Amino acid sequence: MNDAHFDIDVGARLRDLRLKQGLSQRALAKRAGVSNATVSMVEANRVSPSVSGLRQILAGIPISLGEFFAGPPGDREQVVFRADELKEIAGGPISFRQVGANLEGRALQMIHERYRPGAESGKAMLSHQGEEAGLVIRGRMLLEVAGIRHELGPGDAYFFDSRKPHAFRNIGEGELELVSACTPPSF
Amino acid sequence: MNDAHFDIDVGARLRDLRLKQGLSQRALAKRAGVSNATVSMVEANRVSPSVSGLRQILAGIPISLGEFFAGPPGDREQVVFRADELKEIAGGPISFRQVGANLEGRALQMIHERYRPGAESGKAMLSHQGEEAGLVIRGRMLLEVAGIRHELGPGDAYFFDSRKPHAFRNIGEGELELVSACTPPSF
DNA sequence: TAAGAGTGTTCTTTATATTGAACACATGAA
DNA sequence: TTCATGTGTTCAATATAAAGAACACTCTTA
Repeated sequence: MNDAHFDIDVGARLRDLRLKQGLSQRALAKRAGVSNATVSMVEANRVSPSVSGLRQILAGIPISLGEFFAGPPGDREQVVFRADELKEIAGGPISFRQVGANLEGRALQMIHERYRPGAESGKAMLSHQGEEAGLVIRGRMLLEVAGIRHELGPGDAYFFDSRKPHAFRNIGEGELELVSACTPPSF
Repeated sequence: MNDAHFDIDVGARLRDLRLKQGLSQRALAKRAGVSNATVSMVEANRVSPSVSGLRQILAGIPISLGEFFAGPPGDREQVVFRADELKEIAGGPISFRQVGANLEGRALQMIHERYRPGAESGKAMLSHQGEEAGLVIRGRMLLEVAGIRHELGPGDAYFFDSRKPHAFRNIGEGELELVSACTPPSF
C-alpha cells in the first residue's frame, strides 16, 4: 500500500538522538516531562507514539518534529563532487549542475546554475513546499517572487518559501552564474 | 520550557494539504485506508494522531512525515538580500555572511564564506543532525570529513551528513570563497 | 558478600486514538 | 416536494498509547 517512502524507524532514531546527547531514558523522560516507560516503549517500537507525545519527548532533546523526521539519509558516501562530475539536470540555454547524483531521501539539494543571456526558468505555483536560497556569482539576474521583481548582481542573494510562484531570468549581457540550494529537493 | 519551536498545527496543515489535492475527507480516508472520522478528528485537532496513524493518512496524499513537518515557516517576507546586507556571523580570518537575518523556524541556511589564506574552521562532532553542501567559487580548499581529506578547487562541491566530524581550511595562496548551505540551520 | 544507584524492561491501570455507524446539512435531479 | 448523493461532524465501542510501580540487571563501593 505504501510507496518506498523511507519508513523511518522512529524508535531507533529516538534512541540514536538520545544517546548522542548522553542522556539516559530516565534523564530524557524527566527533561521532557514523560515517563521513562514511554521512552522505553517508543525506542523499542512497541508503540507508535502520538504526535503530541513524540513532540513532548523531543522537547527534551531538544529537537523539532521537523528535524526529527528530516531524518537520517542513511549513509550515503560520496562527499566530494568534482566540477566536471556535477550531474547535469537541465539542458539548452540553462545549465543546472547538481551536487550529488541521487538525492533520494535527502533533505538538501544544491545546484550550480548557469543561464545564457536571456535564458529563463519559470516555475509556476509549486505545490511542493519547502524553502530555497541562492547567491549570484556572476552576471545579472531578474528574480520574480509572488509577482514582485528583483534585480540581483554578484554577491546578492535570495531566500524564499518555495510555494510562492517564482521565476529566474538572466538579464545581463554575459552569462549568469549562481549557486542555489533548496530543501527538500524539488526534482 | 520549550523554545519558540513553531508548534505546527497538525490539523490545519493536514486540511490544507488535503484541499490542495482536491480530496474530500472520505476520499483521502479511502486512499489512506483509514476512517473518515479519523481524518475529521485530526483536522479538527480533537485528537493528536499516533505517528503511525498520521503516516497512514499522509500516504494518501501522498507526502512523507518529513515533508509534512518540514512545515510552513510562516510567511517571512524579505526575499532579496543585497551583497552588503548579508549578515556577518563570524569574524577574523573567516567571513561567514548569511543569507537572511533570522532563521528561527526555517529549514534552510545559506552562507557566503570567505577564508583568508591558512584560515580554518573546524567543527568537531556535531550533535545536531542534518546535511550540508557547498560549492567552491574561488581558491583552494582542504575539506576533511570523517577523517578523510579532500582538496577542492573552483567549481568543485561537497555534500555530506552534518553529523560526521568535519573541518574546512584554505590551502591556497589567495582568498578562498565558497557558497554553502545546510539544513537545518546549524547556528 | 551486601547495599546502593544506575541502567533498560515489563507489568496493570488509565487516558486517548480510532473505528463504524448514525447524524445534520448541503446540492442537484426527477 | 422527495430522493439520491455529496460534504463534514458526532457518538458509543474498541484498540492502543501513556503513566506509575515493580522488576531484572549491571555497575561501584563498602
